[in-house]
Amino acid sequence: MKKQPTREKLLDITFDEVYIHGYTATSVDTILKKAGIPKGSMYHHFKGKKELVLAMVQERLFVKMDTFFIFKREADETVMQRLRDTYAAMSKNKPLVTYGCPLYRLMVELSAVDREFDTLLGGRAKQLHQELTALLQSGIDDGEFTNKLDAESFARFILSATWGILSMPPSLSSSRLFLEQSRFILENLEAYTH
Amino acid sequence: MKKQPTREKLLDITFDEVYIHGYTATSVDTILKKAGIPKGSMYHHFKGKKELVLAMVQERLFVKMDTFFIFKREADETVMQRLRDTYAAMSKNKPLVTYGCPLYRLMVELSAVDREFDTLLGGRAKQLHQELTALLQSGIDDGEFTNKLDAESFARFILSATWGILSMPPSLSSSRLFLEQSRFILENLEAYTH
DNA sequence: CTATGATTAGACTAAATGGTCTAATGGCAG
DNA sequence: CTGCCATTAGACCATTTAGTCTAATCATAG
Repeated sequence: MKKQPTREKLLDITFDEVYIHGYTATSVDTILKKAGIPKGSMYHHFKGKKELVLAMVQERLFVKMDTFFIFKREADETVMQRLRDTYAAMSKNKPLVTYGCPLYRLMVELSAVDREFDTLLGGRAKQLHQELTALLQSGIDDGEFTNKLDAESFARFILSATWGILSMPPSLSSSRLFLEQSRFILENLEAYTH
Repeated sequence: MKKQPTREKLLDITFDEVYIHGYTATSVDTILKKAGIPKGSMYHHFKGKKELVLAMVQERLFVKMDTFFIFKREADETVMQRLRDTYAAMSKNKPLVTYGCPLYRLMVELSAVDREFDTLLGGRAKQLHQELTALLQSGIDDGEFTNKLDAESFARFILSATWGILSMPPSLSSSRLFLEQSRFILENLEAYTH
């Protein structure tokens, strides 16, 4: 395993730690120890803990999100197919199903309490909402869905419901249960197909 | 305002602080300062921070949950009516809509990381699931719903979706948006009515 | 009133936290 | 090879953390 540049390694370990333990419960020293990187080195690259985590969010967490929240259609795909696929892919993602969505978890911990995190994380949530709204709207425009479907509010529903399902405690979650529940969302949407 | 017994006052303040800031980010000293209670006094009543919060969960958080998750029907009520009512009542609960469900928030923070909290909080989640399953099942038995409805798994869906909707960041939540989204859950269930 | 146990009071402690600082090292342009 | 800047290294620091301890006070049973 080739030696990663300090900064990259720090971001990786920070993601792992913050994902499981949360922002507050993750100490700088723990990250440093796990990464095998001395303090000065970290404080050379980042102003402090908060800046490290903010960078991690943008360069790791957001990137990881793109691998399972995929709301862009292939040319020949229906919206229903896209969403079914998205859920199928998510259900195969062990850490996602076990520990929940990293974006949502961090929002729950920090949004009410820190403006910068709220802006960054909430901004991304809004962006996902826009993407999903656009997907649903395109389905309406194509005639896949009735125009009784309110794309914007159903998109909001899909997102928060999915986050809720994903972020149940490990002891109550499994790939099977995730799929079982996600099917209700799809079923609900299907009622709007022509 | 008559002076509350120390123990009760501590539980109240602890609920407020942990609800907003989470377990880890809440310090014993902060609670003590806000409550105007000296340390020795607290350590006389509780072995430590964890025990204080565990007691708070059982004596405050669980009790508060009972005021908005009400899955017991009145004699003349349909299941749909009961749920509609539950959502209507929740939407009027400002802190609930703004900061989310205190049980769910604490589960998200601690379940993956602390066995005792996982057992306590997860246990309550299971109980809620059972109550809701029983409610839906009674609706099937009464002929309100088709027997195509899988009470247990739909109950799970209702719970996690509701938690997801409730626990969106304050900047993305409002009473209006909560109701808008909860309506999709009800709509989905309604499809199973005769 | 008084003796006794429960409670209050808060100074104190050890460990952990995030953060600073200076000296050593490494890589590379000239 | 040399000089220079970026990086590494980790000892050190102030603050906060949860938790302890002993003395004072309070409530009340006798």
